[in-house]
Amino acid sequence: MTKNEIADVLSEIATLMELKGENPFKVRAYANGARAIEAIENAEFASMVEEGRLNTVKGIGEALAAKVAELHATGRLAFLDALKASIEPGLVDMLEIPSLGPKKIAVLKRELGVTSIMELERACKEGKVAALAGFGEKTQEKLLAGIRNREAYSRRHLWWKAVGLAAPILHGLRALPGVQAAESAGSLRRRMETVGDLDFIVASSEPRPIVDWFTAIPGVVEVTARGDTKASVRLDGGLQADLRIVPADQYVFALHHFTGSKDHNVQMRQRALERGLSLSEWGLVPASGEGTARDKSARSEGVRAADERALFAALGLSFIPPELREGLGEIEVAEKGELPRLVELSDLRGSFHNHTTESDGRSTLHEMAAAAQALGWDYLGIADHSKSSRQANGLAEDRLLAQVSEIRALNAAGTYRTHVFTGTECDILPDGSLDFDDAVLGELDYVVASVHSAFSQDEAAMTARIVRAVEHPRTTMLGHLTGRLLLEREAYRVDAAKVIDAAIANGVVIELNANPRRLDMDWRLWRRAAERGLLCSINPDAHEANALQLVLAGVNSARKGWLTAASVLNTLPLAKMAAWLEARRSRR
DNA sequence: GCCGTTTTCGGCCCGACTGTTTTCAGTCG
Repeated sequence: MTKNEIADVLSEIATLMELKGENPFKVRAYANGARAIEAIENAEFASMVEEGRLNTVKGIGEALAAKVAELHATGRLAFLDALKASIEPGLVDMLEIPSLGPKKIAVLKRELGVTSIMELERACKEGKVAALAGFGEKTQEKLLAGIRNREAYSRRHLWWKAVGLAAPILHGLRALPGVQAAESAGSLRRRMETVGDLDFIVASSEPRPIVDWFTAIPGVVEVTARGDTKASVRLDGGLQADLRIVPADQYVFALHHFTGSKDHNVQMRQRALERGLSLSEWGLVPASGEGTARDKSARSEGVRAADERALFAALGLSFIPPELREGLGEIEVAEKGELPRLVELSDLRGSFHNHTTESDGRSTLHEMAAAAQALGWDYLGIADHSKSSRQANGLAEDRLLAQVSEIRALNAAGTYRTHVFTGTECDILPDGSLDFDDAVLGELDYVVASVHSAFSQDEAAMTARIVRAVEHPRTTMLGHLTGRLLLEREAYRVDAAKVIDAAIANGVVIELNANPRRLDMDWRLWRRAAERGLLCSINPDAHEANALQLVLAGVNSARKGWLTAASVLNTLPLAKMAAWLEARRSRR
């Protein structure tokens, strides 16, 4: 078992013990142990376990060292198995409901015998929960709302997760005999931040074996529909996947149709009608004709398109990338041939919002730098949490300045081709001031300012708070504007327009946090903001080395926001980037 | 369960917020 997997097991033990009402300090010892393990370098970890030196690490005593050794050697832990067996699995699920923690869950179980979310929902609806001591009407309503949200959220899935499921299916489809072309369509192809289901479009004249293969792929838990040319399955994890197989001459039209969006398609069909043509998933044919494009004879009179570029050209448009097909004016701009060259993953030369084991990351400074170098990046910015983020092991001044020295030494030694910039993810305190004083911030190459506390301030207070931080002369960029966690947690209330105005006025960059759960600031706000001069930084918010690759999700959102490389700060090569930061520093 | 310029027991990180209270408990980050 790997280091991080073992750390996850210790965290799981902490959660389970908490549910059992164990001594909270004992619980914390497991949580601390998990963090201590994460902070060890991978190579060092293995030798420590094998040589029995693990208990020399602060936070790991005899008991934890023995459990880690068992996990490392066997991949199993008898203690965990026994613990799991003693707890109803439904109780663990209940922890996902906001405002419900181990204590309340224990009361619900003891007083009402509730051991699952379903039972909790029933008890709430019967008004039994509000009657409990320590609970009340508001709590009961809040729990019901939490359960409802959970159901609504579970209908969609993060793009990142969905693409991970879709990629092997697409690969498999393309490898089948008789498959002339295959592509995923829908919101996955449009790179939406969340995806409702997977759509696969396949060109083939032999659909039967393709349907057979699709309905038997690993991970299918249910076949919900199965016909001659299409099939639907539900995958492990709840995601539905649809397959459509069409003749080759229809493929481009089907692909375009099922890629959507609905708004884009409506406008495209309208445009076709204005030209005496009818556009559908079957083809592009003269609108006056009797038959629809569904008939083979009618299709033969229609426009032939070898690819989507030809389809758009047939309607007098330049190619519209799937990311832009949201019906937000892309057709008008494509008509003029003025669509921008959207930023691409290969344009990125580095990134700025990254953590290490100094705060709550799982990889050391060296591991992060090595990973950035492996990606071919010119530079990597380290921005660990500041002292007020205690839950994230935030750095106080002394640790931050020590880290700055370490990074300077690393750069001077030339260990990595990737230059490391010194920064901080500095908490924006509830009053809008920053967590470090100006002198300390002045030691850094840059400052990412982010909100991590007092989320429930009203919109006016939150907006004023963030604007104040943006106006701070040492702020380089604003981290995750709204704090939202997709499918999990609502954004905090903030007037984005006012913050954007302030950022533009003060030459402050706003981050596009590329963590697939955040994608914050939202792509819908970027086009107009960038036109007005706002600069974007696509930041992975990486908490481990391989998470630097999350920038891909950020690039997706940037493209949906019509951003070009010129609007994305971290496309600058090293020399220009260093000069930009220096100019920014000397202005303040 | 861990730790010790307090050393084998007794403390362990904490502030804000919410809803439930009438002085506080639970949750969250």
